[in-house]
Amino acid sequence: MLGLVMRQLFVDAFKKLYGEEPPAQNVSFQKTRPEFEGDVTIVVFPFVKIAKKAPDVIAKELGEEMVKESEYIAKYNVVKGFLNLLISDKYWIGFMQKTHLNEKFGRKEVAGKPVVVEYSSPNTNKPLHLGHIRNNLLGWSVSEILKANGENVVRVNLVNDRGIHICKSMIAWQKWGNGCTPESTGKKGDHLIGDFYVMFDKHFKEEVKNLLPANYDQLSDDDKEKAKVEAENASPLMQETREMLRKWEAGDKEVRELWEMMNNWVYEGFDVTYKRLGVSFDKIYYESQTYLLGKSTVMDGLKKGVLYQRDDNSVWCDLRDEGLDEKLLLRRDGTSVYMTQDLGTAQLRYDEFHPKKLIYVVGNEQNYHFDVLKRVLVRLGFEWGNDIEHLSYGMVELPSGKMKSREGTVVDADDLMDEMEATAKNVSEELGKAHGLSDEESAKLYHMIGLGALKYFILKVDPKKTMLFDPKESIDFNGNTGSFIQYTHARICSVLRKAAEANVAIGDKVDIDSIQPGEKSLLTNIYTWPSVLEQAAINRSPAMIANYIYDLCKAFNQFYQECSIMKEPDEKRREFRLQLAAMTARLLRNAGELLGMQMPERM
RNA sequence: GGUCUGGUAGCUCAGCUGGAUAGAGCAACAGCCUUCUAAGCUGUGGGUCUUGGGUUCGAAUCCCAACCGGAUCACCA
Repeated sequence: MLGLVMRQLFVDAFKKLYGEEPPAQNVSFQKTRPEFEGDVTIVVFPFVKIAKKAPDVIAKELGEEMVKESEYIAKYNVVKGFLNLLISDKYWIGFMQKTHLNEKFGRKEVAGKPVVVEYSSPNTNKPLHLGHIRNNLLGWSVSEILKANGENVVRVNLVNDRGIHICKSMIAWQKWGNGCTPESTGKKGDHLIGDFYVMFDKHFKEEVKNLLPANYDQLSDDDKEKAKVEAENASPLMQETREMLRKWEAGDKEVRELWEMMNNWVYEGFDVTYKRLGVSFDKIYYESQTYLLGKSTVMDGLKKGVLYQRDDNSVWCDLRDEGLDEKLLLRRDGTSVYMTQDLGTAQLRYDEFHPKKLIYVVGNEQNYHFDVLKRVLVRLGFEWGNDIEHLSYGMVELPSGKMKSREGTVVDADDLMDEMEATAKNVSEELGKAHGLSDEESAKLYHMIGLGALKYFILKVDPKKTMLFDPKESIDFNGNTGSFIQYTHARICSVLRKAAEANVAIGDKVDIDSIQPGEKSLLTNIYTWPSVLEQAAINRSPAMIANYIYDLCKAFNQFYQECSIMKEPDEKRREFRLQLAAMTARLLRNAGELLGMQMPERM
């Protein structure tokens, strides 16, 4: 809003003074640094050639002209080539009047073709861990951000429910499970299955070790590798597992029943975790229902001559002319690989929604995969392959290094949430903030705080970057944390409660004619929200939202410290400050929602 | 080795399409609760923005190279 008005004003002034339009790309506005007076700064260096005058002279002339022409510019000053403009209080008050009650400030109406966002995409052989948490939070949050920007978002999940890894858990359960169930063990289904997966791996390793040749240690690296592969193939456990997969694919009744039962345990477990994390989906795809679809497309491509077949019958796509490699699409035995399945699911999804964009929230280790996927689709004649966007996020590392399931260093999602909530409880009790709440209320509050801290901690870093998850730091509730955000909200609510108790009415009308410094930095902060939201959507970056609310909260806390609200003697100013506080709280809820964070009224 | 990606304070991170003296939090130290929630506020110290070139009025930001990390290049998913 301000940007456009200012731009026009500047262009007009410039034309009038120098008889020429300034090059549009050089006209940029930025926030004035706090050490100078003003709100908006224009850099005039790029215009010295056109104006043929010294930078400070140009700045002065432009400033003079702009102040004269607009009632919204109160004054200006020039420092070197920087023209600082002070926006009049009248403008800010007008903005405040217009927006302070708007719950949806900055949001746009949803319209247009759908945008499909896939995220989570779990395997059904183990419970969710920290890596999945980043994925889920990102997928959820980016969806919310896009929705807030008017996109018609459809959230989908693709469950990898079939394959050799599932069979491993099944074999282990058959052998050593003694018919146990989540009920009989009191374990969450996904954890129970995960345990059997680990159990399989342990026994399998043991077998392989015993099958290695006696002289294994003396072999060369190449031979070692060979011997290992041989041993793995010879392992009875592995053979049984492969046999089970074959039976599964053949539709063997017994295997399918076992598979269904165990997968359902997992889904029940996942549901609990998803619910607690606060994420959900509009549609869930199962790979077992879609994995065959890719095959026919590949066969079509083969017929059309876009793909080719080798002597061993395997099918490939040659992408070498695009700087990539050859990619296998069907194994020599005719079974499908990951890529084949993804070709199928992409088509299914496209046919169902005809979206303008298909966004996949998947870790950056699969960058190459998606690069290939898009190109193969386009080659097969699906132009919309170009509408696929891989929202590629960085890995989560621990202070000890990478998470490795085999070394037991994975951080389990359920455990982590338990811990966050428990810490929220401890801290609240230590600070003596928990009194007066029922058990149910306090449990809800600890959930809000614990999960809020976790979400903020993860979402505040740029999705593209590898992030370090330090448990000690994640559980700290001071400084740049989710708790700080929530605390600020609770503080505002507390003031508003006090006002209500004192029967101080807060009207709709903003009735004030000047703004004080402490008030202004808060207000100008709020003012930038719509552009932040827009940028966050363009960049698919919840981090931009998180950084924004942090600044907003800092601005509020400074205001709170500097300006007494309820003790303000001037009634109109007191009301204005209450309006400002209420507006901040609204915005915190509005923005917090985009990160999946709830805002407590007291804490 | 090919491709992609990153390197900012002791640690974790901001820094938008180039703009003023590079910012926060944590950690350290020093202040502020008879006053709206101290999970807060204020201040101090801490930097060759990995290095070297280039582009220009101006570079943490753009380009090239080197060094160091990470990912990927499976008839795994």
